[in-house]
Amino acid sequence: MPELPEVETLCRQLNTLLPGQQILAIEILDPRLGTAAGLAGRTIEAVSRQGKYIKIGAGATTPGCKPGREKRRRTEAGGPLNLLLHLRMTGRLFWQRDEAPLPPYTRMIFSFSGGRLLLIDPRRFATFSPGTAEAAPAPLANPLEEFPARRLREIAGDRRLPVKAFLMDQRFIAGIGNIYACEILHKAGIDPRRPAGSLKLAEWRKVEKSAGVVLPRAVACRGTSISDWRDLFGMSGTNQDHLEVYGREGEPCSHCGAPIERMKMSGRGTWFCPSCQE
DNA sequence: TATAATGTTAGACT
DNA sequence: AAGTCTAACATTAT
Repeated sequence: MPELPEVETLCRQLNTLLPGQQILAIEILDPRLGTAAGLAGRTIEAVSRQGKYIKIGAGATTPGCKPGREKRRRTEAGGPLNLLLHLRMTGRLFWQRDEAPLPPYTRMIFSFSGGRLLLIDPRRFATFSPGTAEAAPAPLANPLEEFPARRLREIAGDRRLPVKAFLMDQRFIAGIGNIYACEILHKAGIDPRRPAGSLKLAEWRKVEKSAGVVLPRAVACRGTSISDWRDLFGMSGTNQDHLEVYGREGEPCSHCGAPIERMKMSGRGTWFCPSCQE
């Protein structure tokens, strides 16, 4: 469900609520998510996004730790932690101000003094790992800020991997998923089956430019709500109004009028215009 | 009832 | 070696 724009939306919203708040309790309702030992009592510092991961920085457990001892504490149990959360396909975060009934599929509850944060996840693919680790770094770590054509060409090298699979490969580029890969390539006029290494610099520039429109607009729209995506406050995003190919098989291409086609590529639905994506 | 779903990974195969 | 495909994870919606 969530790709970069959806995760970015959640992080921005979490940052308006959580920093400075102490975790009063954590309840894990789905044992696949692991254990919450040693998390209660910590204070949230900042929330950030790494690709599709949400990183919640949680301070050391012991209040009143003397300044000179900070360095040691960092390496001890009880030192600062990153709570790394990945929502995978159907994970959602939902902020509840009061103790209203839990929505179906609630898998984890973080309680704060002003409300509680719920992880809702029907398919139970979401992962939660508190620790000192960071998400695996990618050469293009944040396409929202930095997505230059030259770097894309360098990283693509002479790979024969289809350009769509390349854009979605988290080892190269962090955050792009199926919807936005389809949309970026359509706007750039590039066939998703093209080997990544076959794109010329001018074509990578089109990809850069398209991503520069598609991704920030999706963030501004608070994501794409085609089925169940909702933001932290339960609101739908509006980016579905801007989709030009994803899920639009048979509808006319916004650019040339030819009917949009759907095919399967590396196991994923792939929508494109057979006439103007070359 | 069969299929597909906004993600990732492992393993088998080419 | 690099890329493709399938299955797996668990569940819902059409």
